Amino acid sequence: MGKPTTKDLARAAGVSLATVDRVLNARAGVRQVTVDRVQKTIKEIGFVRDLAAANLARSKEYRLVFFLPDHDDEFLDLVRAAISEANMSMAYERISMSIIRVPSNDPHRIAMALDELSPKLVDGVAIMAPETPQVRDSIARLNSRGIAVVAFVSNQPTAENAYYVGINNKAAGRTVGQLMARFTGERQGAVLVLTETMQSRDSQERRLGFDYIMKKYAQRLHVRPSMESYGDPERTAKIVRTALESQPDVVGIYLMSHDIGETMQALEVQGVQQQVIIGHELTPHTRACLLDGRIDAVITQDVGHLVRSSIRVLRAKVAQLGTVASQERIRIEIILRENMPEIDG
Amino acid sequence: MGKPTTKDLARAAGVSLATVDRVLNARAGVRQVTVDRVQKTIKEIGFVRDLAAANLARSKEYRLVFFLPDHDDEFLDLVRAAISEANMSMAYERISMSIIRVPSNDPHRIAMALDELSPKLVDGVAIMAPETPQVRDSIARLNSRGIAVVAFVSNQPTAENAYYVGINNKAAGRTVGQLMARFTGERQGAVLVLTETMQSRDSQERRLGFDYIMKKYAQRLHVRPSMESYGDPERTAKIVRTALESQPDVVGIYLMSHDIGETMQALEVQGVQQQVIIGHELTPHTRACLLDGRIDAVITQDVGHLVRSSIRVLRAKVAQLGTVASQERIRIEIILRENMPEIDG
DNA sequence: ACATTTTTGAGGTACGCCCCTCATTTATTT
DNA sequence: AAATAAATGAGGGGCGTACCTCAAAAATGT
Repeated sequence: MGKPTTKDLARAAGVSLATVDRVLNARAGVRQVTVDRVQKTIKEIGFVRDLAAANLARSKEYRLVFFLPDHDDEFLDLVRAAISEANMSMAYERISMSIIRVPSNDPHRIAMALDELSPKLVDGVAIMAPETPQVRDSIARLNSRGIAVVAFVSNQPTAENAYYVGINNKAAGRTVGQLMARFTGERQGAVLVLTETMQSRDSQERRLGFDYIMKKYAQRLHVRPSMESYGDPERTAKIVRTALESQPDVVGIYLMSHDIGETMQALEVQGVQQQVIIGHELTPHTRACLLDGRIDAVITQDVGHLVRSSIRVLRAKVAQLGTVASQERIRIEIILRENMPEIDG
Repeated sequence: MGKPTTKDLARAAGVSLATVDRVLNARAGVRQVTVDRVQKTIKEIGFVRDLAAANLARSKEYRLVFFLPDHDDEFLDLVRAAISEANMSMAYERISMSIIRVPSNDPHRIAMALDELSPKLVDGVAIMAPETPQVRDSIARLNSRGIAVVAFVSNQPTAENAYYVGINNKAAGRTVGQLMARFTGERQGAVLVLTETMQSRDSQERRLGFDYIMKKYAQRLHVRPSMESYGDPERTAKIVRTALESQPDVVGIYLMSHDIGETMQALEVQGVQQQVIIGHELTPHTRACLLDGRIDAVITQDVGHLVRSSIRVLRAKVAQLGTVASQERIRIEIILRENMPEIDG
């Protein structure tokens, strides 16, 4: 015979179906003794409630929301694509998701938008936003309203109950460091670090990890202070030009941002050749760069996995289930030309 | 209102529930015209059959079997662990799996064991076995008996309808090649390739990819013919000793098998130091080697992902559903000390 | 136009669970 | 011991689908 059902449970525990139901759904009106007895029986006979049937019965839907920055870059394009793909493929699991876009550098508006979410319309939120006190407080309020929260790509280490779905950025920085150390062989010279802004915790952690490894394994290289582009193409072009002109001995370049398109363009204008270039995120652009050798390696996180993992974790939180830790761990992937996954349809 | 149900479908198509049911479950007794009309309506109103409710109604269970080689190595340990983990976490999805172990180098017995599988007891099989005519024919018979099949880790390129869950081994070999080329810097000398057997297609493909890249990027290195250990510790020790003694200029070693424990031990006895060593599969042993620097890089495939992906593909085949291509693509992962994922519970 | 076959409709039961109502039993209080 | 409150049982309807039976309607052949 198959898995035990509520009926089996009731019989085994010597109570009625109604009582089993009360216990399973934590409804009032059951003596503690009885509750304990049922719980004990649950363990004894190995009863597992059939989530699918339960969801069907209560015609439950998991309504999830992704909070994403409102600017456009290739990484966010991938995220959005992954979300809409997941939306298709998880429809039959009664999970639907929508996207809300908020200005990434206005913590106040992010917080306001989060505060507007009602538990009547939303069961869980995945938040990709810089870590600020306002956002942290909003997350606390979401929790107290009973809305599940995960931090998406950008960690919110000070926010409680916000499970982080993303890579360990310090380890990512260390990984880039190790590759840089290896790929530059025995060469000596300078290493440039370019990023959009060092304000974000992610960048700081990547830099930290990178420096740690460079100091440990590649003292022959001089790592320059991070140069910030602030997402401004002109500024990018200028700082890249200045840096390369004033330092003829650059042997490696670390592009730290999610979107490295502009910076790569500025570098190409300057005609980089020998330098080892390592960037983040596998996008159409970095793919092309890897293929023709303009970039040597890309450190990335599987965007589809990020999205699906967020969804699974949120669903588990809402349904008060457990998750498979190993499945939810986001890997720091090293992509070379040789192990680059094909594009999918 | 929510998703359309069969009732909505029936109304929209102007037929009865019974007819909708016949069409949905491909039962006979419906005119082609009517079938087409219903199908068209399905698309128009975006009807998606509720898999959970369907499974509930037919109290369907997906009984899957993993066919694994019966020898013991760390890689198979991981596979078995992943299967039992999946067994726990997918119970509520009505999926259960068991393991059948067969002698890996007896194609006849493998084929016999496969032929014994009855569609009454098994819905799908994941097969990890060397590619032989016997196995290929058995797979064909499985298909005709209506049992879904995937090739697990070892590809079965000549077997039709056996979706391959695993990495592209040629690309894996190329990746190792690229890393070997990079990590050896400008050094010159020999590169050893050690494997259990070159009989298997996987090994051949890895070697092919490896050679391709070495020829292209590292002509300074001389890649030696593959040395086969046949899983024999004594033989392993002997060939390793001979190789290292007769060639003092070895700068790199590629360990090609799934389980590299013995070979590593033999190498350590010889006291390797400067060589770049690259192996396959992230196991407790290779983890330790990466950590203390005995190995420089590991090329691996996420075992949990392999197992879950096989399960999803088999389930989709059985239920005649589609899969999300990007989710099922197994990545060739490059693991260095810095991006090594933590062990999970 | 008739008989025959094929298609279609109507309706019921089941799957495992949720959620509600009402009667009955058991414990608690006075 | 009686009155009140709390706990439990019994039962029904529903979620969206599968699968079965039987009757009615439509298409087919002669």
